[in-house]
Amino acid sequence: MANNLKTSKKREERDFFERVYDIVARIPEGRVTTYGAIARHLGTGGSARLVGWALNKTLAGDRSLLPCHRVVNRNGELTGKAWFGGDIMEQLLRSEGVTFDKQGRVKMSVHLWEP
DNA sequence: AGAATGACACAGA
DNA sequence: CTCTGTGCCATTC
Repeated sequence: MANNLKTSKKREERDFFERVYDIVARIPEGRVTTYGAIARHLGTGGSARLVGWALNKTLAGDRSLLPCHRVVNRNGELTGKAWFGGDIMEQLLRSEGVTFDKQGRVKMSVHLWEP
């Protein structure tokens, strides 16, 4: 019997992460979004932390496919810069045309993008 | 099953 | 505008 009654319940990484993955992957070049904006579209609203946490998980899987460097906090600061190691995150954003203010923060008023 | 953690957000001072 | 404290929701041990 090749009938699988178990129907593989492997949807552990499906639900929350895939949604974050999908949105972040849709961020256009030269634009940035915030964790709160993503969380809001996920329906989790106040679970902005989960978004960052989700990236951490995806980071262990396919980080190259996920432009997480375009995801910043509400302050426009590159919180995940530490995860990239060095100023790679800033370099990437600048390379895409993202501008920073004197405080080293992304100009949210200019590059803020919402899903 | 409960406690602890986490790449934030928001409100108040 | 900046800083501090609290809450959110899901995952992990």
